[in-house]
Amino acid sequence: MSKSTPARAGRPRDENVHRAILDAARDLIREEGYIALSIEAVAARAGVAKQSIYRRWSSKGSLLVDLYMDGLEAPGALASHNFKDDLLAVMLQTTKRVQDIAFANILKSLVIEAQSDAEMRKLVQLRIVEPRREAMRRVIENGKQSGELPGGLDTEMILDFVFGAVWFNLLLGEGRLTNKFAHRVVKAIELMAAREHDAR
Amino acid sequence: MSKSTPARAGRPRDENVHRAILDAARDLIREEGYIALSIEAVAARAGVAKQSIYRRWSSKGSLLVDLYMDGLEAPGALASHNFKDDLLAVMLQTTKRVQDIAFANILKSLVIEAQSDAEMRKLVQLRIVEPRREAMRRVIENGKQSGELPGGLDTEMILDFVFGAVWFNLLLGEGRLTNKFAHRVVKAIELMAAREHDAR
Amino acid sequence: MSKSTPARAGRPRDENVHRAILDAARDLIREEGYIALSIEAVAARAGVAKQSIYRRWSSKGSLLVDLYMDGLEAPGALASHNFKDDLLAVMLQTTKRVQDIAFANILKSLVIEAQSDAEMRKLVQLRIVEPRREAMRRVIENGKQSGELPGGLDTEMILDFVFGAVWFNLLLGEGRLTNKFAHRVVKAIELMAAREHDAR
Amino acid sequence: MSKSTPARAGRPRDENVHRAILDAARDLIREEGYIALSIEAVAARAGVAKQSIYRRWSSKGSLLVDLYMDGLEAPGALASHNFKDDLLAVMLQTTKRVQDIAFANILKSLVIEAQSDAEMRKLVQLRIVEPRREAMRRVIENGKQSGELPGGLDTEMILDFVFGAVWFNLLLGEGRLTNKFAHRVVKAIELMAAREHDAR
DNA sequence: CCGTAAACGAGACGGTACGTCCTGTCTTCTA
DNA sequence: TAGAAGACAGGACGTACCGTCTCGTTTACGG
Repeated sequence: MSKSTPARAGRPRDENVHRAILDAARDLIREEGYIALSIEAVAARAGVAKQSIYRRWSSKGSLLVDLYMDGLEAPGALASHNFKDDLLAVMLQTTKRVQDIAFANILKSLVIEAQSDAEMRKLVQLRIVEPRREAMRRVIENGKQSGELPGGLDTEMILDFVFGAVWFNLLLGEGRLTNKFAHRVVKAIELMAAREHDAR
Repeated sequence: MSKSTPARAGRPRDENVHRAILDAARDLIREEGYIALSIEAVAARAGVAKQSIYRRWSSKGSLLVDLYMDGLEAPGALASHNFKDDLLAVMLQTTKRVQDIAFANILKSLVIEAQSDAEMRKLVQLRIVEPRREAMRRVIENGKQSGELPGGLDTEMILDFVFGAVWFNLLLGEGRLTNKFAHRVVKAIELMAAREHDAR
Repeated sequence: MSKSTPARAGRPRDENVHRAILDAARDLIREEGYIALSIEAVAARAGVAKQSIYRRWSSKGSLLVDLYMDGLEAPGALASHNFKDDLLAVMLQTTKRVQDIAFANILKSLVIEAQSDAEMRKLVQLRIVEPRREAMRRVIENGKQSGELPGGLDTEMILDFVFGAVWFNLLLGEGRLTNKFAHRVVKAIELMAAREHDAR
Repeated sequence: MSKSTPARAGRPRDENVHRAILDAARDLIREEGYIALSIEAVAARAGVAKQSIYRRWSSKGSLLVDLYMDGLEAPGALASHNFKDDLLAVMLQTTKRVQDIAFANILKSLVIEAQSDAEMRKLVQLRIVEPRREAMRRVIENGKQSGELPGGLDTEMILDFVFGAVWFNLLLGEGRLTNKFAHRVVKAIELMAAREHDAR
């Protein structure tokens, strides 16, 4: 991998500052949630100038996106045994992440930010929502191909159902996003749509 | 429900003030969305003192709840022909209401308010979410009873799916909550879960 | 004297807040001079919201004008014995006031503010400079009338000389604005311009 | 004065940078006055790094001093005909310089800087104020010697009067520092203090 | 002709203050 | 007591400069 940054003029951004901001923001949002996440508070907690935050992120929302990404391992390839197991795997990836209250709060906050900023909504879609949907989409398409799911299924609608249930419980539920929830989702989908499948 | 307050002493609340506040709030949230809906702005627009708002509503959220209720006709009894038609009817009630951008914005705002106020979340659940779910719940139970839906179905999960899809599209979608969306939902549920049914 | 304020609507300005601001400002400017006199610092010291300052004064300069006026007794009528004594009296009024370092610093600050604000310059002229000049102007005109001063004298120029010397020493001198300075001024004017005068 | 720096190691200061800074500063202060004269703005306008300014001048004030000196021709020897003409000559030197709004603004700015920096006040005295006073002082002493002025005159006080009038009008007047002003000063002094003098 | 050392443009950095907006509470006068 | 009006303490906003710092690059001079 070659030098990607073409050596911009001037003093380079300090990586420690970057880290300090993300850490402070995560701590704050974990402890107090969205309301506590003022730029002022983040700066104070990180021991950093407000300007150093604005220099990196144009809005609270884009900071939140990076905060969500930070430390997020790659989605992980599917074991691809069968539809049901794959579906469960993707669901558990999601619920597991949200188990950490910091990430749950980040997601809630992203939705808030998206409400008054169309740009933000697109960004959330692109960086947060769509990657998860894409993983799930592959699972469903595989299921259709193998005959485990009926071919005529409206894939995008199923995605809306499943992720809708997740977001809905996150935003308006009572913290029910446990692993058990993932299992319930899988069972419900299975009962509704899955067909017996002869693997050979 | 009769007048519960036994004619307290002093000047009675002015009904016109009540109306002016709701109207101003609706106008503001229709035109500019959540950000513009400051108590200050509502008061100014309504030509009313801030105190007159705080006197009636303890928070922006509870004002929003009343604002959502305001002018909302009763759910309307089900025609109850069959599962599919009933489902569509309930869905269309929902999508139709959201067609008015003011109501869409109110719902979005309620979600925002709910994020930093547990009390609020309960109120939204009780007054906004649950009534819709209850209507839909009856539809599903009917379907189970008539054999149109498999008896083992996790009803609450189905509700999560359907309303999750609605909220998800409202909050993070691109204004796709058209009547066509309602039809897609119905068709997807039908394809997945509905069984052929001999109505007699 | 009748009610001068026509009972404006709303909560009246709190006189204590007014006082607290002026006191805080005077303390700050006495202790640290112009640089320390930020609106933020005044508000903090007065235990007052910044807005409460901005509500009363549109700029730091206009606050300073009021601060100079605050507690300033009326100029005091001239004893009017003769030119020399009257001149000395007016000079001593000026130097005495400036003896308090707070007032000296206020005057310096007013000059600073006036440099980047034409409106401010006019205000300083009108409220601070001109009243003093007017008192001195009368002294000089009296002197001309009584024959103690030559009639052809350019009064305004003399005023420029005398007050110029005061301001010059205030701004660029080394704190030499003692009573002795007042005496030197009087003696110099006397030696230059005053004529022997037969008081009867 | 010979080259005092013994050819230090490293890259020598760039004379063009020096010029660019002074030019940019003069342009800015001419066009917008003191407020616009931020180090940041000067650097940007000169196309120069902020550090290159701080390397040469320890404060905005010392830059302003150099800026005032820059392009200032030597005071010019007195023709020394008589007191009145000499006085007028010195006065006109002063008013002429101030005619250029850039220089007027520089002087105003120097006074501002001097208010919060005792070091600066001394520097202004030494480099700007005193040289002018010295020229004028010689004029007055000549006048005393030749008998055109009464010998008992407080020379320093006269200097305070004359230069005080100049500074006062510069800082708080309305741009009245015309040549006419110089003539008025001379006439006033003449009328007050000058005695008929037989030049032989 | 090569290494050392300062100058230079660029821009990051911790700070401080700015003037504005809104919050929820309060205090006045009028109805 | 309600209501219009608006003051109040407080907190955050996003911006502008301060004076210092750290980069990569350039330009002299002395070994």
